[in-house]
Amino acid sequence: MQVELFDTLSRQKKPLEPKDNTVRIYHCGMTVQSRPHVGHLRGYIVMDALRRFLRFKGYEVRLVQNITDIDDKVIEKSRAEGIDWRMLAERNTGELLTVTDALNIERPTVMPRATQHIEEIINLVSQIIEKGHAYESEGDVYFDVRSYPAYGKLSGKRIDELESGARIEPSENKRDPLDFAVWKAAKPAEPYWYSPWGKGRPGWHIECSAMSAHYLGSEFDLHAGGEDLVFPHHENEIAQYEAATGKGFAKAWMHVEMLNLAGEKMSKSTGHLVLASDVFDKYDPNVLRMFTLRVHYRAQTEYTMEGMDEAQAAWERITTFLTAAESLVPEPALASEYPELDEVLSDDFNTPKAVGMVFDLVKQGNEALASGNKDKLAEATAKLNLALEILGFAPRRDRGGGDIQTLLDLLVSFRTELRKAKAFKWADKLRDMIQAVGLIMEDTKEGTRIRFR
RNA sequence: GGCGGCAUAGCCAAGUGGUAAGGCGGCGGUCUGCAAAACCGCUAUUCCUCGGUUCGAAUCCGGGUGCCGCCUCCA
Repeated sequence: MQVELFDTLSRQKKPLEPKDNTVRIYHCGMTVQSRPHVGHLRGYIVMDALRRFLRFKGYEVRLVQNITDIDDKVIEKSRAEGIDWRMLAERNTGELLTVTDALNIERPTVMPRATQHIEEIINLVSQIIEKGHAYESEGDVYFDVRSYPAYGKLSGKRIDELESGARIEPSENKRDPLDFAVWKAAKPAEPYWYSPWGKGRPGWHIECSAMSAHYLGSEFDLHAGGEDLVFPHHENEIAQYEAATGKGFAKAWMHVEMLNLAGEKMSKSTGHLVLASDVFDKYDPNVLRMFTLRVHYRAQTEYTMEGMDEAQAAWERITTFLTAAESLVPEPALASEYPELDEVLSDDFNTPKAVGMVFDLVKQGNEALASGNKDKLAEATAKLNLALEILGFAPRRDRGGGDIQTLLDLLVSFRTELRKAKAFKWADKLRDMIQAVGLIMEDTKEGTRIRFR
């Protein structure tokens, strides 16, 4: 099954056709000026699932995910806190990795930092100047937007229409208000690197052009990021790379829609957001993955407590089934193929449909469980395990190890004794106490069992 | 002002020409000491609205209304 994704540039679904067996992907990561929020996580979860799916399809995936660790805001915020800008960047990077690790998001193949690629950035800036598409001015270097006719091809904007927009930042050093900085002269006490244009730092946008080219070359397969990056960030990335080299940049563009809060996009600048770390105080990481993947990546959606609670209930339906299935089929099998799932994910990565199929499997599994059909149960479980693996869910398989298991068994037999003795008051008291620490005790035909929430 | 997207049950959400997936919630039933879980049944004759195309439209076209995003740092 040929994988197709909606490409922002051509505005249609486009087959993914890597030149060899490796799919080269650049995913715009964070500018580590502040702590990660759940909006960031949406993109990371989608990309993680896509990567797993592509690997299932037999591809190698080279995923480059940048950390932009120097820019105006990084400097500004570190000053506000009175700490070194590198400390701020490191702290936020660390937190990002902590939350993505917790979410079972695989680390990218490379996670390049802007500050470690200054040489590549300077070379790219030099090339743009040589080609006559950028100019130096008082130590700044600006991209000359009007010199590059294709400018606007990704976002569908036209220069003259942008010009009439009222919110363009003017600068004395720019020839045209639309021009953007590819290199910025350092003001006193700002961090800097030596360059042909004096002490300075990269402009925002250039690091992504330079690092993607460095790790993936020209015409790599997919460039991904949040919808809000289409303009100007990705538009500028294309302009810089193509103007400098004359070669094509990314072959296809994938944009993940915004996660809104109270009807509005989450935003760092206004503080209108939910921190990633706050989610894990209340929810299992799989719940956020469920919440994310049950909506198509190109649809805006709303982050709400109700939505998360629903996702939690949905996730529990899966884990409850898995726990119950284990009692009959202890060895969790893994299907090797699942064409129907392949089909829906190949069609613009329709994870909501895939999630629907997961629940169909749970249904089939539960039916098999109710009727005692072991073969049917084994088949449903094997497919379910494959689907969960592809989507990146990580149900807890361990029961807490030997000592804990012994203790749990003890509690189960204690309740069994109490019920046998018709001491229901005490049996129920025990169940309530267990539940208070997050374990569910259930009486089934096969006896009492304990499951984790 | 310019560009783009979306409107499907109480809620979330698939479906892009052939007669409405799935989840949550709710109601009834089975099972149970009671629960929980699970299973069975029910829960949108209809897809914002008005026109049009078609044998046939939630799906295509046009007009309205409403919401969101981008045009400024943002995933």
